[in-house]
Amino acid sequence: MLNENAVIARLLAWYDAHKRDLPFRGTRDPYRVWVSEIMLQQTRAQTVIPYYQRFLQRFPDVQALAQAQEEEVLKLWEGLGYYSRARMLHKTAGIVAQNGFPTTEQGLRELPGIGPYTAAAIASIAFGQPAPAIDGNLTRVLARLYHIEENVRIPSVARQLRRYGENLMPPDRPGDMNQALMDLGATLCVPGTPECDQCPLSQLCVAFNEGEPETLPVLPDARPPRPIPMAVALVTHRDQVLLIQRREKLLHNLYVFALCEGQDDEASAARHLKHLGLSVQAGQPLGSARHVFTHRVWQMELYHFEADAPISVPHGLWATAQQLQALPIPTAMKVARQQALHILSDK
DNA sequence: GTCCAGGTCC
DNA sequence: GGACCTGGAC
Repeated sequence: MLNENAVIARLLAWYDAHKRDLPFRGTRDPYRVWVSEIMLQQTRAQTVIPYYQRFLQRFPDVQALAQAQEEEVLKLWEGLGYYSRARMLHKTAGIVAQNGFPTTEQGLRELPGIGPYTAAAIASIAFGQPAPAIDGNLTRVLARLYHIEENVRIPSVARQLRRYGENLMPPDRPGDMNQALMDLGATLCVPGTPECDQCPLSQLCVAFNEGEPETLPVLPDARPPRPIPMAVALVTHRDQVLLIQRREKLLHNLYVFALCEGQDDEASAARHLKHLGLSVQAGQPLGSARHVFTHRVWQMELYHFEADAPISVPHGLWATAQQLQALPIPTAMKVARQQALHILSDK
């Protein structure tokens, strides 16, 4: 079927000549590998680079991270998304600072925030274990290399993918092989139209030889996100604006403006603020914004309300412009935050 | 604007 | 199986 030894030899030679120069490459320090792999979950390498550099500068080792406040970790994560990654990274730092890093895939798998992919990535890169790190890139490359035409989410198919991956792990360079497969998936064996004419594996690739590598892998259809109307209230008093720290799972512990979920009109927003115990003047419309999550779309209408007094509200905080810059605030609030800074600067 | 990609937890 | 976020390509 597939000549594994030829794939390994060609791909490692290609990697040695063409590997991406990334700041988290060239280290086997398990802390650095761990931080980078958590950031790389669901996130492209180019996006991760500046976050990784700031994070390592502030938290150079696991002890530094373990001693931090969660809020500071979230602030450094601001804009990267999937904030439970940051919360679990911080939590897990406490465990690792006590016990040290597990050195096996199974041991790593027991830590919060480390799933099958990340356990294999750390085990192979930091500890030289022959574990294939099956992420989206590996899935695509393997599905094409082995011409897997079934839905790769079916458990039996996923297990087969893992076995194929294991067969491609050279005993001497498993970490490099994983990173070579990832780089191939990120640069040539891309979704859509792969650049097979430049690929070191095309001659060996079953999908290429069958003719339709661009149709693989077969993934289930994604569900469209559900639209949620939302009124966003920028409630100011003198040089401060009201922020609320979220207790919900979505954007947990991050700060947002007063949100009225389900309604986007001014009257609903005003009712919501009254319910919080606030006395406000009539709201001024500030335009709209949209933010897409995996499972929902916030369709936001923004309003400015002037409060008669800075009444304290549950989980609320009256923030100055300076605090607005210093607190962890999600990208969903980007437009609203700009508006808030503009309003506060006019005072 | 629209489409798409991308791991872990519960 | 659903919840969880954002940015890049087009």
